[in-house]
Amino acid sequence: MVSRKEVADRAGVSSAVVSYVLNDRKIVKEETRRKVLQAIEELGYQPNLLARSLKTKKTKQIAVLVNYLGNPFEAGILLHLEHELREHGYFVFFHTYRKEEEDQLKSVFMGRVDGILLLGQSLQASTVADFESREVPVVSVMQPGQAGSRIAYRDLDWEAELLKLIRHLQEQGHTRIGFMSGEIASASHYEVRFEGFLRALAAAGLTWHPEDQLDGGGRFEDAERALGVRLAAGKAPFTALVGANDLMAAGCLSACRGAGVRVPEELAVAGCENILMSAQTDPPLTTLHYPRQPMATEAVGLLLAMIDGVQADMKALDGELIVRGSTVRIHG
Amino acid sequence: MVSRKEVADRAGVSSAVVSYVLNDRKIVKEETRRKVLQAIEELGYQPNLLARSLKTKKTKQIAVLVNYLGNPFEAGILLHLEHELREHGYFVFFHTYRKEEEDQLKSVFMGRVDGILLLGQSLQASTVADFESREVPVVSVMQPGQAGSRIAYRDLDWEAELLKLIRHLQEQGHTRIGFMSGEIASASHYEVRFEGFLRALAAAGLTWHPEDQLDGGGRFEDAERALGVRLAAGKAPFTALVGANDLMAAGCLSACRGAGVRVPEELAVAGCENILMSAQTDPPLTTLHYPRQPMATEAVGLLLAMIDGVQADMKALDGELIVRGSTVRIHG
DNA sequence: TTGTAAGCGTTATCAT
DNA sequence: ATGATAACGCTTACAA
Repeated sequence: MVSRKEVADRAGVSSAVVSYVLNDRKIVKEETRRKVLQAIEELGYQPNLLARSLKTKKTKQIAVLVNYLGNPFEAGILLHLEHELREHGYFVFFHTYRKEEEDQLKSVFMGRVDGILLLGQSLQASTVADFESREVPVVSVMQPGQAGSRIAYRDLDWEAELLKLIRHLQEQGHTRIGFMSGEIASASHYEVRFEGFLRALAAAGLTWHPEDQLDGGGRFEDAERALGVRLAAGKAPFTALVGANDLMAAGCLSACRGAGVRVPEELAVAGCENILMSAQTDPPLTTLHYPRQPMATEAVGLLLAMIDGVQADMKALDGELIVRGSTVRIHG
Repeated sequence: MVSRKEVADRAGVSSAVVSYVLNDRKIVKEETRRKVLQAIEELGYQPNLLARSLKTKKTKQIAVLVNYLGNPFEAGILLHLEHELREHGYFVFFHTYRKEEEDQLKSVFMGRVDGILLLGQSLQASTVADFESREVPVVSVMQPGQAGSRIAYRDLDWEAELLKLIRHLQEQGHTRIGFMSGEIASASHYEVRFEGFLRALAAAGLTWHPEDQLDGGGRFEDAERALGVRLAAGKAPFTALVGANDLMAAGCLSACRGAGVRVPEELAVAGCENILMSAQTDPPLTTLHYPRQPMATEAVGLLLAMIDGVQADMKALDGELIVRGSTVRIHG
């Protein structure tokens, strides 16, 4: 690999001058500057970013930890995160990991990134503390579950949003509503939605029956299976079911179809997020729209502020209820 | 940041010994080994990977360049790529970029990765040549279009696969079949599918009408709009339409619904890839299944071999035709 | 305006 | 079995 020294030799200057040129210091005489640039060109020289970062302690890299790339909702947020960060001169990369590999993260990211964005992942408090003690700020795009309660985040106010949905279901005559969350055991952002749901349910004056909670694992297939098992065992005790995300809600639709349960007549189904697929299902899915782009902008703004040493503050974004055929009978 | 030197001091040894311990050299006396490990523990020391890579010239990192994360098909492949690479001790990260930013890639990746995987991206020949001259092998998961013809890849044999689909459509009585590709102008992997389609069409004895090609931009929304415009302008001249991917085919279904065109009676629609959504659309989508996991395994194997200096070879994988309601009338 | 040289945190060679 | 020490490619005082 061609290094700074070779460029310097060819240009007939010292290696420092090459650095000056590369870092756009105005002090270099125009003529030498040209000589250096020409040498760089001729040799096809590329600065070694590892070496640079080692020296400057700045990588201009941000890691985005993703839970499940197969969820198109999260993929959509990624797009916006990346765009936003690029605008600020950062290089973004995505990474997924499993709980068991969490400790590897510390060693893998240490020194390699200026900050970390969490997307549907929740790190252990100790891991976050570790990063922060090493000046690597961590921001979560959605509120992590209990385990990650110390992490700065941006999210919707789920109680308020789900209340909109519950009110809508009430208007349709439903009084008993079930909820499908994802991976109940592992504190995830679905847990936050579930808790918001419980508070909203109480606010709407409805009672919660613990047996109305289903575990859809966050994914289409798991959700389909989970509801399928319930339906096979007899009629569901609830008349409406809310999925913590659209992917699971869509899985529920599929389960209903499989079990011969008519939607929305026998069971109303709704989701959260409003993914592309939701308008295409049969029937189309009623859902809470999650504003991806504003969310990404907010989260990135927060992270960059923290990199600059600013304290994190609180702020909730607004969602929107989108009513479709999975909760209301379409006439005609 | 706590460094090797501090660990050495606390353990009462030299920094070299710390390296020996960290790199699991058997030569260290058990007692000193323990002292060093304890010092590491107490100080919460993490090796600086930048420094290590700078010295060893190995990063154990692989970059995956992604075209469009919003496509669940590509997201699914990513999952498998990551799993596969992790098994081999590599750290994977994903990155997306636009054509205009291609030259930035060289500087950004140079020295930071041991290899590059392309997923639906096609780099300019010069960029690839540049990486390879610097010993950074590049492998594409799907065959890139013309522009990237020098890149090693793994893909389906599209002519063979699409012939299965065309035969199926012929059995349903279709003789004129349209094709929707994505971003015709920019040589992408969709171009490869289109060319395969043309060859398959000829092999099936059907004639191709250039006006039967649509540009669906690779995405659901663009596809919906493209076919929508056609249908608004009058009846399509073809009775069956094949999308270069399922996302576009699903967009076509939506366009048909919007235009009051019955599927499959008035227009049969089929896609490629078999994404999750395809079984959920109304009607469900006939498609060519793309085996993601075997694909990922193959591509990773090829890349790792090239990192080890082995020459790339050729090999095509097998897909599978999945017939659903968008091409055949379901009875009952 | 340019050159010298120290240092970033490692690994690896060579002594000891 | 362990310790000095020279790289790796870069930035940056400081000196010239």
